[in-house]
Amino acid sequence: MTVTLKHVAERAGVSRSAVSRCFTEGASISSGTRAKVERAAVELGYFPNVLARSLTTRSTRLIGLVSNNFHNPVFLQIFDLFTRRLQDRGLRPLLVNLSEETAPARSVQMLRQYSVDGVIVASSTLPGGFARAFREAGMPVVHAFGRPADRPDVHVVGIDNIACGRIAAATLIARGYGRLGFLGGPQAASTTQDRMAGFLAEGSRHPGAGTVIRFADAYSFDAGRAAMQAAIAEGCFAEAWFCGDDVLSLGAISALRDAGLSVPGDVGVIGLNDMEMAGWAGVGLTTIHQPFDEIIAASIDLVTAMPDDPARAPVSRIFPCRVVERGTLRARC
Amino acid sequence: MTVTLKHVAERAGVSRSAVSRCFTEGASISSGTRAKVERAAVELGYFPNVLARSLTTRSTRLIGLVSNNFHNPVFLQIFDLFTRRLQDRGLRPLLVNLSEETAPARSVQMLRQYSVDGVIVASSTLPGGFARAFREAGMPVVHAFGRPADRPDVHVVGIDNIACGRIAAATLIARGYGRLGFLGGPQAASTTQDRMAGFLAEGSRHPGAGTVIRFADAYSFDAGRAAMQAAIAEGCFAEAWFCGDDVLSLGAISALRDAGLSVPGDVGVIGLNDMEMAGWAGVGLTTIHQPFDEIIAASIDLVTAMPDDPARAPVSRIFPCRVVERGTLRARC
DNA sequence: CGGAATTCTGCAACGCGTTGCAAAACGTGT
DNA sequence: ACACGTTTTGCAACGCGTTGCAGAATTCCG
Repeated sequence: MTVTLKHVAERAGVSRSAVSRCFTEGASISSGTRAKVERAAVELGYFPNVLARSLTTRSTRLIGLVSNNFHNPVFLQIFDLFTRRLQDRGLRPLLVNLSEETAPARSVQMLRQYSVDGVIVASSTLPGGFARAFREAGMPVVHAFGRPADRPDVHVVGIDNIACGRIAAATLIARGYGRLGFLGGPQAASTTQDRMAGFLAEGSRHPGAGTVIRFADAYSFDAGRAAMQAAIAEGCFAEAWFCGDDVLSLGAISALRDAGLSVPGDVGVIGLNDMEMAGWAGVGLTTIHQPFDEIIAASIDLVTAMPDDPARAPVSRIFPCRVVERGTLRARC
Repeated sequence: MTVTLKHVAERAGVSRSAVSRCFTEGASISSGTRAKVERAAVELGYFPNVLARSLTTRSTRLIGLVSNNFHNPVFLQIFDLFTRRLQDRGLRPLLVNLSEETAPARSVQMLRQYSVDGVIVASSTLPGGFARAFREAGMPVVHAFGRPADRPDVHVVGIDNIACGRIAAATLIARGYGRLGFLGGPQAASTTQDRMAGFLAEGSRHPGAGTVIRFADAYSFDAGRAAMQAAIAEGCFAEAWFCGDDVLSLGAISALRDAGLSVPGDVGVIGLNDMEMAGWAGVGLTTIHQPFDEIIAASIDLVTAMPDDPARAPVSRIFPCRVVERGTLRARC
């Protein structure tokens, strides 16, 4: 049935060790036996079983990719990049969907059972405790899109959300908007808190700029729309809104337009992420670009480097964001 | 470091076999030793290593989830459902991104190395040869969203694309549209061919209905938009279009509106898939709903059942689709 | 060519669990 | 207490590969 080391060894007339060495990088083997083994291997269609190998090498090349964001289109881009970059390095993503999970225990246990080489938690809404739980179970872990800190519990890769809030406010103020609005995602998420803090801090530096604050229940179109509808119904008004995410922005814009307001004519909107859809013709969302490619590459770098230096203190790697102008803010005045 | 069977056995004062049996369903073990073992196990935080176990049981509970659609938002929904349904059954998705791959060899080899219990190819644009390659390598495989056939090479789960084409044409004709347009995805894809065939067949049953045909390079917004722009530029006109996918429809609509045409005022559009975004306020795409949940459940059923009956001939499981009315066709006349 | 240095090779043990089998323990009926 | 049937248990071998070690085969050098 399955062809193993032994079959190849017999066919090639060498010992099992010889065959094994033929397939391990940098092992000592003569070109003669190597040729014999390789011929037998291709004739039999043999390839070593990674899982059996992992028993002794203690490396499965499996990486747990853990997320709970399966409704925000930007995560399709993120999964695309993660899977490709991991594949490029010969690593395999074991996808874990935490959508309905409130405690880390089960996923920790499961990833331990599969002895993954590392875990990447890719989410801005999972509480920090999830990533920490993996670390406590002894797995290399990095939290991508997590909350940076001076002394983080685990490696964090992402953006400076406070700075993003500031950039958003500064951009709106530079456009001459007076009354500013912040429409955050779930209030408990650290990203929401930080973006708001930066936004308010920058706003308060400009005496003319008042600020209103709203939250959506989730990073989703419907939540953004509902939140903005509620704001309108309650007479809560701003000349321009910073929404904590692109898909939230689209929901908000839909509510604004339904209320007879023009974007950007009557109200400005700036998002965050710069997902693919933001650039679609007819969408044209002005937003803050998050450098996904770098964040993802850095996450993989960190998680793969961890076994080499287990004592290393967790670090935060922060990448700068930039505004990308499209059509939902009025022109600079 | 890692706690193994042996540690638990020593602590509980029993043999390794006893511990093993304690963790395998339906093995013969007395309640007394079970209690001892369980206590020792929780004290040590022990859980059996699935990978080591798989060596003898020949089951990893790993399922290869293979796709090349990381740019069509509907696939985020699909991945969400797949990962959840697999998890519900204690299976683990090993995600394989085939975006840049033109030959199946590498992925076949890789999934063999990880001895996955089965493979689900989730794509409507991968040629059938990919799924076949997995079968030839001896892996249980099902092609989700593939092309059904009377005697398929591998299990196929999906929809009847010819019927969908017919439904689309019938719907448009019932609305009184005369000149019909078909905007397909990549011309080589079987889905494109079949949807077109059904569409044309139904159209030809109604003498009044002429048909024009166009193809987009990919199932993407930009491709749909570009194809429709080209159609307009060349004076290729239809009163209503059936687009082979929702995201293609959105691109097409964007081109139509840019050209000063109102949808549905001047031109009707019907899509296919019924992705989440189709229902967004302001999008309101009339489309043909594909029952993803059932397709995915059936795919998993089939792939997990295969080892029990390896001789079973491949089957096609086809689920019916239905039109969901929103706002991109004029009212029934 | 002899001997030392180097490169290869096979043996055997190991990584972590599972499982067939025979012996041990237990239970029952008389 | 004995014979008999039914659990339960441990031993040892196995699944598939890797690796330390010691000896065999080469190579190198004077």
